[in-house]
Amino acid sequence: MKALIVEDDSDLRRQLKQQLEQRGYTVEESGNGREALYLGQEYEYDIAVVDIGLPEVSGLDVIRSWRSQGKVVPVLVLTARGDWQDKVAGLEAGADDYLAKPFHTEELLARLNALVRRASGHASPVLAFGPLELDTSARVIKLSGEEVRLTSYEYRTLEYLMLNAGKTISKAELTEHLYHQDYDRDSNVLEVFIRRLRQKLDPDQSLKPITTVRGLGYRFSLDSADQA
Amino acid sequence: MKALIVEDDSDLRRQLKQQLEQRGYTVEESGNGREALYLGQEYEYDIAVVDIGLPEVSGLDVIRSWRSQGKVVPVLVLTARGDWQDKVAGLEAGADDYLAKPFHTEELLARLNALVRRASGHASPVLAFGPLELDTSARVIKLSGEEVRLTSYEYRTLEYLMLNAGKTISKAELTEHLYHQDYDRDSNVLEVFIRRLRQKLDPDQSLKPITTVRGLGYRFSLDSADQA
DNA sequence: CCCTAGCATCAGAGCCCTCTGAAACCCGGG
DNA sequence: CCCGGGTTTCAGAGGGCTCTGATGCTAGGG
Repeated sequence: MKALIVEDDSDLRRQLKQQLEQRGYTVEESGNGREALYLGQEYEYDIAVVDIGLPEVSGLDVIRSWRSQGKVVPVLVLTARGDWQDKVAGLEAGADDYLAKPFHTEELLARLNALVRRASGHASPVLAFGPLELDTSARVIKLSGEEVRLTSYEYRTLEYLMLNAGKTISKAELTEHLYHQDYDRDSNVLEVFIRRLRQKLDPDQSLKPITTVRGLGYRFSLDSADQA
Repeated sequence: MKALIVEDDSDLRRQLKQQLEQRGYTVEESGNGREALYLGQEYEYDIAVVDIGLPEVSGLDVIRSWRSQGKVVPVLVLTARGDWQDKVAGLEAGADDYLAKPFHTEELLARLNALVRRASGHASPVLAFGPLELDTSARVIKLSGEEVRLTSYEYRTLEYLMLNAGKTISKAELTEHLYHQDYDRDSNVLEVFIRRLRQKLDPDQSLKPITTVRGLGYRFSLDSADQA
């Protein structure tokens, strides 16, 4: 999952970045509205956190501009104080949720997760495919009830595939969503992670949850249906 | 399906090419308007992606020129930033759709697919001919509800035939749309693929979905009508 | 009835994509 | 400073896909 943080207070920004990264997001940050505008136009994020009170170009302008360009990235606005009007303005500008500015990181994370889930069309935080369960809020995978220990990238790869279960996802799309924009394309990291996932998720080669579609990419699918 | 990408930013161009190829298109690319003009005149594409902001001959000129020569290839224009006027200009020049330039690759792909479908006169991404179903968005063929596993070229061949169901397609036209322009013509690859398709689609020789029209080419047809 | 052009079929060669295991690297913690 | 888990690279193996060329078949014209 790729997140963009737009916040002029550099301390808070760094702190958020760190928190989100610990949480498994790939984070890019910006301290001013002008740059944020550009970034949102140029790159694709799964979630954006935007402070309303930015110098120069305000957060509202940033969101409005994105929206007017058809950008559908879920946006959570941070409002200074518990300012009632800012919240409304933010939502009207096209934000999806808001949080008043002294906040608990936990709550921010919970809301971000909810937004990401909603954007991918899944209401419930838990996706179950047969014996495989994905809990996006807990960032946990279970196989027949047993937790499977995955590393950060293993998890992200699987999460993206599961959120798009049934669809064939090209390797280009996967890397684009897992890594920063400047990632070296000709590498086979992905294949390595796919291999690890297959090993961990399906030790006896019976489920075959991840199918290779030669020349196109990978597809997550299991017989039983998505119960989200 | 054959696509032409006209874009002067070589990074973006390469990236698009890669993405489209992974999606199963045969891609040719050009970095300038003059060459694009020529290519569009000389060859037949199923879809063209044209950046408006080209040096020398602009994207608008390219499109206008194609149109004045009666070329009906579906064109999607890329406009820099959310530039309202460029969009209108593009459409007036004869483009069929537009996308503001920082865009989501997935959205571009979705739109291209829609254009290609529309151009072939089909509204829905799923074409059904009796027990045979073609889902162009998922790139999947089903026979009586069962997925038929096709390789990349098998699929492309069948897709082109099905999108032109009822029409007799010459072998020249088929190779032209499936392969790059410099493809060696005297080969019997096509016949080999037709053979494999007939095997896979019609194991008991009862449907006969692909007819040979001696001296002319092949035709996809089934008794029941197109339900798209 | 034969002859020829066009098409069908087949098996194998070659290539490209993917997989795999091991080793190197990197970074944070002890 | 070393250690260890995580990530990435590398190189070779493996296997599937595509293409070729030979050969057999069929339709249609003379």
